Amino acid sequence: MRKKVTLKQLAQELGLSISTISKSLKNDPEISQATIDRVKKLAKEHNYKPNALAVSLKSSKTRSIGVVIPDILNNFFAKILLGIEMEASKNNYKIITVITNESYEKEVDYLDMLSYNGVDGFILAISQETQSKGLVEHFNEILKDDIPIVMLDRVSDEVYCDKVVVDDNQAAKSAVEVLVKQGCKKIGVVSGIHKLSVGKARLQGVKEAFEIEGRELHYLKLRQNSDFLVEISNFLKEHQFDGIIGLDEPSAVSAINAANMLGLNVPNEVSVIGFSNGLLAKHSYPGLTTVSQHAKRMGKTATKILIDKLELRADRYLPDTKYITTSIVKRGSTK
Amino acid sequence: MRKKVTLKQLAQELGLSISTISKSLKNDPEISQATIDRVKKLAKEHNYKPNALAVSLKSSKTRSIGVVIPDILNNFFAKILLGIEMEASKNNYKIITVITNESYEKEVDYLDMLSYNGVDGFILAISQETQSKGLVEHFNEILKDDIPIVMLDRVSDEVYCDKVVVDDNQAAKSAVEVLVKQGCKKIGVVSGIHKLSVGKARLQGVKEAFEIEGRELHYLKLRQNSDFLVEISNFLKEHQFDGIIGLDEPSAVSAINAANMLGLNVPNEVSVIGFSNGLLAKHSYPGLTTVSQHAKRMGKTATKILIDKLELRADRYLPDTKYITTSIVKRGSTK
DNA sequence: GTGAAAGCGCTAACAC
DNA sequence: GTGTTAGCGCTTTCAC
Repeated sequence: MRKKVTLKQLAQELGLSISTISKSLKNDPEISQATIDRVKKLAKEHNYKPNALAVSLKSSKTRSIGVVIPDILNNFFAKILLGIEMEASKNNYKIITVITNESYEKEVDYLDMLSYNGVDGFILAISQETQSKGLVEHFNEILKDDIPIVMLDRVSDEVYCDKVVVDDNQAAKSAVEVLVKQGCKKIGVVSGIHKLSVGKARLQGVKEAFEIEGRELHYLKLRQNSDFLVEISNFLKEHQFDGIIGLDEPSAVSAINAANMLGLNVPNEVSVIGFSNGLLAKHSYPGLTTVSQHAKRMGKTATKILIDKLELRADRYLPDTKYITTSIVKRGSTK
Repeated sequence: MRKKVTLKQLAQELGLSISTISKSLKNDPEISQATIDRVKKLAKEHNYKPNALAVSLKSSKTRSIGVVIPDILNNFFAKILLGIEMEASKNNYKIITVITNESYEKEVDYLDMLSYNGVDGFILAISQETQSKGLVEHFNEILKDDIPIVMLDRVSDEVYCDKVVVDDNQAAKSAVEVLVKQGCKKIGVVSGIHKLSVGKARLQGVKEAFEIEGRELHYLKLRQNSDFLVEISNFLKEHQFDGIIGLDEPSAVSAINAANMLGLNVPNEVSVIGFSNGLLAKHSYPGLTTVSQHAKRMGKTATKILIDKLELRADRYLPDTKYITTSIVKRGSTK
């Protein structure tokens, strides 16, 4: 660590006591203005900064937030992290980032490690494995110790904490609407995230929208290691869709590519809409019309909520779930 | 922070002194085995974990690494971060991540903040602004305070520290070779990263390879906010290339898309090769043949080097620059 | 074999 | 107004 000037040294140089220095730097009215000025001048000269470790040990506050991300290669989570980092640093908080790689075990270990390493609170998105197993005890342990958690995107009803989520059901309905409005007769649904809560919510939204219109659901689950392009092109050939909804970004982009491969014009013969406004959506050809979830804003919002709680500005309020509204970003994959 | 069992409490329960407890947990030979066993048993029962803050204050070591990333939405850096996180957590280090968003000012602020907040060392990639201004004083300040730095990918010759880089010059030459081998007669070069050290090194590599073969260089700089698709398709139409090298992932993928847009078959009429094996390369149509830089491995390597230094395993060694070898990932954009 | 005491750098209650 | 002291939880030297 950086060798620092301490209160002790300042005290010695000025022939004052440590506590006088400490108080002066805090503008304590007990101290004379003259002394305060002298102390501050010297402190500035020496570029004095309090030792964060000592302050933390004393106060049991570290001004650091544990951020638990399932998959940083996912652009959505990268954006969320960016939002978190921006808001945290604005408020002078550090973030300690861990990546669970969708593993339950790592999630448990990391939560334990960070909670014992003194983060003031957590912002987290539940890992895929944890979600499919439905385990939540490790979260509740943390909450029991009075360490606040804000859950992001992938949440659990069985944990009583603040949450920031997308209204995926609603978002899915608006995606259906886009395709319906341009006159699609037969719409196929593809998903690479059928195991995730968000994947289920989106599918549910599509189903509900389809039921109202009396449409039949054609649904293709893409397994992790399968060849999306092949699977989707078979699906397309079999059903002759004129519209495809991809419940995640990779599957939607793969749908565009599959159509290209089959020589089908997008959007004239097949329209495609997806979720997440990431790199893939921007760089597909044609560009993907997509439901933007405003990931950066989600990260910022979660951070704001957590910091409010930490600084006791919101202590008395009950846990709340904040819905981030989505918006449609139009690109070339729809008319 | 989590309310923890302390040595004091264990001492009280067992009627021993704090120092005896502390020594017992460290298997100090001064302590009788019987006592050690009793202490350890109780510690386990109470799930005792030492207070990291107190240990750090005492030892001036925090077991944390400051990670400074210019742009987390760039898949390359996300992969690097993943590698860093994996290696750090394996060695029981935490990482504190900050994102400079390519800004010099943020970089300076963050370095200062983290160095005063007690990170043991830094892993960083220089921001674009810092690189184009050529400023390095803030790095040297840190080094002067004996805080080690490992620079990743975007490095500076004027800073005397360990570095992990790709041999971009060599990588560019092998990219050229791929196109030459498949018989491309006229190759165009496009770049969205002409301001970065890596962009320059790649361009230099291409130039050198072209000179040897007596080829003429056709080079298109893409500005940040320009429409890549339009620019590249004009470039293609004007010069009738049968091969394109994109010096970064987005520009290479845009080249594929531009060719598609012009109705040119990739790879039969135009072959395309790029750099970075990220999401875009995988999900373009056809898939992008690319120079993989093994970003994850770069992150791991940098972390290993730093931790070795921190644990004094390598103290006497001089700063070293490690070159990570690249490899070509073949996909559909070349024959 | 065990314990007392000092000290890491800071804060805050309490003297003087 | 300024200083003394205790204490956050730990490690480590030195007594006993």
